[in-house]
Amino acid sequence: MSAVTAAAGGTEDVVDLVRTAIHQGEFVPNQRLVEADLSVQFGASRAAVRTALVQLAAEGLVERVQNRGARVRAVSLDEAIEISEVRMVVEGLCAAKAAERATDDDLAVLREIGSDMQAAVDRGDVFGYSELNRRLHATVRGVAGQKVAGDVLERLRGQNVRHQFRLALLPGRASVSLPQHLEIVDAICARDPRRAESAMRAHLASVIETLPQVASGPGR
Amino acid sequence: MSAVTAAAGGTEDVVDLVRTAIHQGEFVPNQRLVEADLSVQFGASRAAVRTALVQLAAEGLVERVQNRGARVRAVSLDEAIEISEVRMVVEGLCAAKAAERATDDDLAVLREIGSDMQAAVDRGDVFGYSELNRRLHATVRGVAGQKVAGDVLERLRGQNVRHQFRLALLPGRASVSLPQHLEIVDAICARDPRRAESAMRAHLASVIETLPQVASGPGR
DNA sequence: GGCGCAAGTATTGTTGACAATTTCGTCGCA
DNA sequence: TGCGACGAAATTGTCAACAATACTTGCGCC
Repeated sequence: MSAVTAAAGGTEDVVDLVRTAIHQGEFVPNQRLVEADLSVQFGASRAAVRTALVQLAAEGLVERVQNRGARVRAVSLDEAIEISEVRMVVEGLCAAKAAERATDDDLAVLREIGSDMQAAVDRGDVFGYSELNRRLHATVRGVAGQKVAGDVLERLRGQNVRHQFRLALLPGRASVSLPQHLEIVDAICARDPRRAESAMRAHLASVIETLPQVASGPGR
Repeated sequence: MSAVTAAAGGTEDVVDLVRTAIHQGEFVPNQRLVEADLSVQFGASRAAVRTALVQLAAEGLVERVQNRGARVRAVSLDEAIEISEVRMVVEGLCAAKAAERATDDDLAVLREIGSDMQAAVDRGDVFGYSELNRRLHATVRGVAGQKVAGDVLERLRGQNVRHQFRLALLPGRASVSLPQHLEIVDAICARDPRRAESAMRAHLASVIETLPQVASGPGR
């Protein structure tokens, strides 16, 4: 019962509340999302909750079946792999575009993230590294300036956040991914689109290979 | 008043009706979609229409702003290019997977589509070629067996259908794309993932190059 | 004890009315 | 004539009640 019980009448707020609740594990996969319960929990009308659920279903975060209500969608290992495969090629595209379009300021930001990552690994800061990882990918997406690709990736990331999080906790994971991340930064700084794309794809291919280990690993 | 005025109470039906209305040009870009109007036109309750609009907004087909209603989303040329760039890499992924997983029956289907395309070009059947084009891409997606990639592509295709359609009408377009399509079929039949991916990407790169011509071309 | 069956409960789907907001036209005034 | 305030119309957002559907529990029967 440590739930976020803040009152939020607006329908748009409910979407955010439910989304973050799912992302933070407050709502676990396959958990039923009863409209009436959510409406009292969030202090919103049932109609607002209902609208929010429709929207989240379209986002792929919840599943809705006729007359049977909504539940948190569970993504299987196979689906997590498929998601990462799509991410691989789309982030590859973004990396290539980023290498083409990056300004000198962009490159400075990327280099700083790279050295911060190195530092985080050196001092064994798993959580800090995970956050930097998120920021690196987000920065590449931003520099690429591809709105459509960004939307697709954001959507996919939302569905996959649980697997992503567990991946970061895997012991020794950082020492594997750090050189890959640095290679991505280097390639973009060299303004070499093809090298940037293949570096990003190699990195995500490595993620995909590691996913099966995480399925039966920590956090479950 | 040639509008689709069929009565459809269910909320799920309304989504389909509005979607096809947009795809077929019944509703043009930037046209306002007033809830009350749609509810009488489709014989559904306003709530059903409202729900449908929320869902279509999540699909990216309509735009909704607070207290200002919904309108058909217009995709600019720049955005159409971005969409096609994402399609390029994701369909490339599907082509590679299809080359890996295709059964002999799958290959027979692909070869038949290829020869039908050749025949359609030979007799100057633009519309038939366009339909075969759609079927080829759909078949590749199906053979790849990538549900996530398929969903992403379906979503993107929905937003782009207008540009796609005008592209097909461009004179001489078929003679450019036919050999590209045949190369895709060949590569998959040779079960060569990398060749299939690069063939698909080359094809869509060609589409992207042609898009600017279509923006000020026929149909407008 | 297991299995169909029926009543009761829980939950979603739908409807209509009302409130809040935006948009558009009109009037007065400089 | 131009411009800003004001008010009416149009439209969306919200709510509570009702109807329809799925789930559960308890009972009789084999």
